[in-house]
Amino acid sequence: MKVFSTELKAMFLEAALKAFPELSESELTPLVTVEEPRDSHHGEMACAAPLRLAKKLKLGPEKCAQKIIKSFPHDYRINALEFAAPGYLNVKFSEEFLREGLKSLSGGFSIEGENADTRPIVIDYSSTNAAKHMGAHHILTTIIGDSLANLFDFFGCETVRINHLGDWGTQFGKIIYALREWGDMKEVEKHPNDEFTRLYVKFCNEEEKKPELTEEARKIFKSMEDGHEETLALWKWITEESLKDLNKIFKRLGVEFDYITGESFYLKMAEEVVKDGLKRKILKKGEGGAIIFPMKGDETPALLKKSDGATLYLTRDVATIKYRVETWHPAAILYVVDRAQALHFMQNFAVARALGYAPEDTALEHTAFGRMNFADSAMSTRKGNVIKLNDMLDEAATRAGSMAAGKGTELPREELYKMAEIIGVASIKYAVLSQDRNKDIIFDWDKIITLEGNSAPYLLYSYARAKSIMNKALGAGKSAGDPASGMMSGMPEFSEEAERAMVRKMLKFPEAMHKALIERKPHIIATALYELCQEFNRFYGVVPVLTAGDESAKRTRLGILQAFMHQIKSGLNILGIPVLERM
RNA sequence: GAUCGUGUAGCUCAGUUGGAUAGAGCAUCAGCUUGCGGAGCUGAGGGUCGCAGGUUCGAUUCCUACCACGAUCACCA
Repeated sequence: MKVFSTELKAMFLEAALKAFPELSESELTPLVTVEEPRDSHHGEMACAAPLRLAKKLKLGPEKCAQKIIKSFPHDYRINALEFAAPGYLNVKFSEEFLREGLKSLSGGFSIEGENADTRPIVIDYSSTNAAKHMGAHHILTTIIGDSLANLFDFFGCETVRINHLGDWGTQFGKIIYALREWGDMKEVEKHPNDEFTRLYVKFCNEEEKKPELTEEARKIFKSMEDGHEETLALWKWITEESLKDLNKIFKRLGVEFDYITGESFYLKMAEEVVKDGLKRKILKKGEGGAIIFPMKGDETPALLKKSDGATLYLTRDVATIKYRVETWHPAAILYVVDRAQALHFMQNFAVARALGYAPEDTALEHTAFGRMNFADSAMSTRKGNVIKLNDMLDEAATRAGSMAAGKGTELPREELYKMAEIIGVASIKYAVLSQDRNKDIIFDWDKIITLEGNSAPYLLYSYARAKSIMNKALGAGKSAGDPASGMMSGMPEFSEEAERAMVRKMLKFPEAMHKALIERKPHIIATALYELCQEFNRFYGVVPVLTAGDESAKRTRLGILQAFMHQIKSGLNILGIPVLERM
């Protein structure tokens, strides 16, 4: 189906153009907006254009509204266009729209006609450091990025999912030093990232006592940059071992990448970027022989080469932009990275634009998110008290399992473990994705694994309830395949207000998906899914399905269940959460 | 000090980009199962939308100043 508000807006614009020929399309477009009224008995949609036109034209809002009504195109989906003070045009869906909408939705859920740009979207997410285990806070970039990529996929955009692995930099000098001094290769092979992390932490502790170690590590890193073979072989082995561990977590999270390309891939290109910039006098020499890009005004200049000649994170990132633009010609490159790096990306984008590596019509976006704060301890790898992502997932699964047992799950014991893992991971994902990414998230076990209210289990439970009815309606024999996939036969007929309420809610679901896409904010989908489930549970309590009075009512209600399940399934799928048939 | 972000019910959060009576969950209190899965549903109480001005028909939303918290501010990534 299509996003109705997009169509409605076009209709209002068409009417406004006819009604007010003295105004141009570019003047009218920003005035004609479509919104959802707060109070549902005003209608399903509303247009506040009369208010804005009244201001611009110094004409009464009601007069403006009447002129729009007069030239509004006839559409069977709209019951009546009503003026309401102080200056709204309220739109109510017609019964026919509800019936036809339900019939269509019961056959499946998809959205068309919103993706005009066929160029791919590059999404850079997760992008953790090699040779460290993933900390709990790495869940943010990994899950938000994955979800956004899923969302673009859903809208038919080609996506390029990249994990820009941190496999280069001074910290490898530290780890290599520590590995040579205190390391054990066999321990590494058993559990790579735990051992690398232990070594790194040990180095940092020793470094505080003996500051000269910092210089040692820097020398080792410099020898890597200079191409010292033995050191590079060791470095390569470290990253390969580390990736084995990381892949296990990605699998557990259900996250996949098209490319896991480390920073080291861009080393030569980074050197060329600096040469190119110097040649064209866009980059300059700074203090101590470092290479800088002067930012406008008195902002801190961007540093592209250290005084010792080594490239930096920023240099490699500029080269990365150049490479990605040349390789994919994307419509946008999204960086799903902690907001703490805002300055870095501002500099990164400024340098790339100045050097002409990214054309104007390729958007460079820092899709930033807030911090994850733990209720008790602050997280820092250096201090060694970081909470491991794996441990967090374990804890979530354990809690979900005991919660399910306490609630009296339907599942046999042997399936409980499997389900607890799914619900645990889903709960954490949902906790992250249901909140506006701009805001800091407070991590508290009791809040995250709550199985009530706006949570993954609530949504999963709602789905399982619907599924249960569906299975009974179709008979045990047919439940093997996917019985909820076919479109209902015949036109639905509504007999209860709760049925219409459900369909209205479902017809508006695409709006949320579209808005989430535009704003790159998965929480908008989460909120919509939650509201959908609330509406469903209300419906469930009021309207019997299996024991419905006549066959027509039963067919309509089963159609509502089908449509509901399709939407929940695809919405949760975008959030990276699988549905459960039973729980 | 500068820049960016956040501040909404006791707690955790939404709030349709300037609109109609600011909404959910948790917690508290009161109800709903001979019933398709009670991990559910219904209702009540609970608000100076950080503070003070400004812009206009109208501000939680935009502007300015201030307060609080957090992040960042060239040789880490």
